[in-house]
Amino acid sequence: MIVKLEDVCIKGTSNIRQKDLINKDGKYSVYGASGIAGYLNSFQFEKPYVGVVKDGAGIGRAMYLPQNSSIIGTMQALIPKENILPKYLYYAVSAMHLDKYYSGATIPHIYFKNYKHEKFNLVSVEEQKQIITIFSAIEKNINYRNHQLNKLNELIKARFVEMFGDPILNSHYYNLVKLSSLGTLARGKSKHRPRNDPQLLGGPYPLIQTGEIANSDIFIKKFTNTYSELGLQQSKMWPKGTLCITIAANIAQTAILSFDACFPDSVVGFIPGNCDIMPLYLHYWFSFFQKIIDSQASQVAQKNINLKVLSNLEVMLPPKNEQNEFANFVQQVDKSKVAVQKSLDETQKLFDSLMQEYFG
DNA sequence: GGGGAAACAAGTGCATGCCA
DNA sequence: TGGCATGCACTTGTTTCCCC
Repeated sequence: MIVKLEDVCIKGTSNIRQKDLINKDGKYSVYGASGIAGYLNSFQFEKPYVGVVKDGAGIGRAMYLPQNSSIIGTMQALIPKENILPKYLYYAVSAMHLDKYYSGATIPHIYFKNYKHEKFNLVSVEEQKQIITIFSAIEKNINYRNHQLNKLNELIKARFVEMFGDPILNSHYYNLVKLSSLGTLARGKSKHRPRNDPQLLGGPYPLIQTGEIANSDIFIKKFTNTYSELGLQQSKMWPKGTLCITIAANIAQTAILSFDACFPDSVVGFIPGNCDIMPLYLHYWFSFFQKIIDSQASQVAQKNINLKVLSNLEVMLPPKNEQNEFANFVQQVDKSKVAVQKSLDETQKLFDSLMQEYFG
């Protein structure tokens, strides 16, 4: 039976503000766009319901919220009527992609009156239970895969400390060598003004920017922008294997090029010289120092560090065979991560296609 | 319900100074 | 004198929060 959203739920609102919340001494949870926002000693909703983010970040996202809880004013509550199970309502609303109903000049907002006419297929309670079981199982699998990825990342860092000791204290007393003497260290180039001149873009040469480095795991495997021949002429191509280090906005985030690419002057490239340093080792070494370097960055409108700061960093230098052993370990773990990520992507695809099948 | 201020993030613009 | 390195200011978009 096809029903409208307004046929199966009633709207619930809240005037609770962030400042009204108390710490964990409160008995009942209050939910915001990012999950639990705080606690109170009273609650608004005594049965499970659906929360919808109605403005700002994550607008339109649906959340299944437990009984005896509340929402803050930036959330909308959809309280299920007798003929629908709360979890089924949650999946139905999730499939509606409510963000398409946004309005507002500077900040997007959505309102119940604009999406209450959304239709979906309401089945018997028994069938609702079966569908909930299927989706719950897939969601559990997705959460497990994400958990696995986090654990694999922790494993690599733990192995680094196990092999090389505490990198902050240099507890294994390795030689300390200035980064600039370990290889070529130089800023990327973007000479042309304006830098975003359309003539520079759209060619065959990959262009990497700070966000792509910050969002990469170990290797930069994809890119969104490219340089044209003209773009390449005013920039510089760095070889595969270059360690990219951000020096503006994101500070000291690193990732390794898995293809030849250009980058602007907000990124510094490091290519190992003849001495015994591996980019993969250096990438993880930086991960321990990132917060320290970041805290030392100058900041007026935007954080910056210069080439001199990076050049003078003293890197602890374990023997090459130990670095190789660590690199092999990382590559083995990375194979597992690729497999888990592939499984995660496939599971997410299955979830999306089933949502489309049942609620589309 | 309707709207926006404030803070933050990330990329771009450009003045300044150094150096070959 | 032009190319380049540096770093602050600016622009644009995102996120959080709150006011009327």
